[in-house]
Amino acid sequence: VNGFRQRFRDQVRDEVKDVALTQLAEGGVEAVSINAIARALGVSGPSLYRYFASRDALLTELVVDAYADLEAAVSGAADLSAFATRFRGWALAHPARYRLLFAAPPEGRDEVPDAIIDASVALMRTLVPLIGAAAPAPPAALRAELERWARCRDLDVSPAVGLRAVLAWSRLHGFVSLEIEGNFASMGLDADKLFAAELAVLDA
Amino acid sequence: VNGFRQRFRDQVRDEVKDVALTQLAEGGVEAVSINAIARALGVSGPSLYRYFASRDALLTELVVDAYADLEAAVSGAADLSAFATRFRGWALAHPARYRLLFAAPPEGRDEVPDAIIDASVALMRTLVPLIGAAAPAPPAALRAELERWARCRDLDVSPAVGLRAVLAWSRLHGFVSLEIEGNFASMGLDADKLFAAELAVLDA
DNA sequence: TGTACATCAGTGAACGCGCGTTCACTGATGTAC
DNA sequence: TGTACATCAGTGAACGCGCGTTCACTGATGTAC
Repeated sequence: VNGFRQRFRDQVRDEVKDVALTQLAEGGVEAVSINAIARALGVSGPSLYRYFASRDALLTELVVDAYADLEAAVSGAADLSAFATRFRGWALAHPARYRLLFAAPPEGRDEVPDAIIDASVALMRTLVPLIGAAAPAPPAALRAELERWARCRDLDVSPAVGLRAVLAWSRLHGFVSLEIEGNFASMGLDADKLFAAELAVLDA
Repeated sequence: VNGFRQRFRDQVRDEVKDVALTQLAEGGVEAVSINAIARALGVSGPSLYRYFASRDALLTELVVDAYADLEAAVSGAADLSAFATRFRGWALAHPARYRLLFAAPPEGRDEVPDAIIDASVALMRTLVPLIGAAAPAPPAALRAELERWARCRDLDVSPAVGLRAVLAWSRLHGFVSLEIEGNFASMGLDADKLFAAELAVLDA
C-alpha cells in the first residue's frame, strides 16, 4: 500500500501542531513560529513547508481544530447550564486557544476561511436546542435578520430562540473572557461563585 | 522659566503617542514599534528613548490613557443604559484600544502596574451607582469577597449591588467584544438591534 | 551684557536577535517492470 | 528477484526584513555669574 508515506505525513503534521499548541499556550499567537517549531523537532526550518503551505495555513488549522475540540467538549450537554459549564471549562483549560477563537480572528487576514465559519456554526447548532422556547418575538427588522441567518446556516430555530441563543452566547463569552484574562482574580473574587450567579440568569 | 524644555518634551511625547495610536489602530499591539514611530516622525530610532524608557513603558501609557478616555466617555451617564451605550460607543470608535484594555493585559508582563489598576477601578466607580439597589444577597462566601473588594477599592457598595455591577460589566464586555471582532456582522445581524435587546436585560 | 558652563535632544553605528520564505540540491524510500 | 526510475523528505545557503536597545558622540539650548 502507498498509505505508508501518507501515514507518516499525518504523524509529522500532528507533531508540528502539538509543538505549535505549546508555543501558543506559552506565548500567544505571535509566539507560533515555523522556525522555532522546526528547531523543537530537531529539523531545519524550511522542511516544514513540506507539511504546511505557510504559517498562516498552520494557524488556520489550529483554529479549526480548536473549534472542533470546543464543540466536542460542549456537545451532549443536556441543558444551557451544562453547556455553559462545559464551555467555560474548555476555555479555562485552553485559554490561549480560546483567545485564538474569539479574541483575535482578524489577525491580518481579510477573508474568513470557510472551514472556520463551518466550525463556528457547529457550535451554534449545539447551543440552539438548549434554549427555552418561550420568549417575546423580536422586533420585525431583527426578526427578519434572524430568520435569514437561521435559513443560511440551516438552523431549525425561531427568531425568538435565535435571539436568546445569541445573547446567551454573548454573556457567556463576556464572563469567560474576563475570567481568562484574570480580571476577577485581580478583584479578589472567586470566579466559580460568580459563575454560579451568572448561570442563574444566563437565559434571560 | 525653565518650563520651555518641559513643554517641548510633553509635546513630543504626545506626538509619539499619537503615532503609536495610529499603529495600534491599524495593526494591533504588535504593530506598535519604536523604530517605526521614529521613522514616521522623521527622527532616528534611539532618540525616542529620551522620552520613553522602553517600548513597554510606552504601551503602559497607552493603556492608562485609554482607561482615562473610556472613563471620560462613560462618566456622567445617568443610568445603566446610558453607561452601556457610551461604553459600547467608545469601544466601537476605538476597537484596538478596547482590545488593549480587555483582551490582552498580560502581554508578557507579570505584574500589573498600579496606574492600570487605579484606572480600572475608576471605571467601576462610575458603574456602581447606576445599579438598581434591590437584589437578593449573594451567598455568604461570595458576599465576604465582595465586601473585601469594596473595602479595598474604597467603593461604597453593598455586596448585592457589587455582584450585579460585576455581572453587568461582564455581559456588556461580552457583547462589545463579540461585536468589535465582527461576530454579529458575520452572522448578518444588526448589532444595534441586538444591543437594544440586550440592554433590556443587562441588569438582571 | 557677555562669557563659561551644564544640560540634554538627537545622531549613527553597532549588537544580537528573530522571522517567513525561496531555491537548488542530496539522498533515501517506495514503485513498476 | 533484481534493477531502473519516480517520488519526495529534508538540507543549507541565501534574501530581505524588522525589531529593541546601548553607546559614544555632536551640537544646540538654556543657565549662572
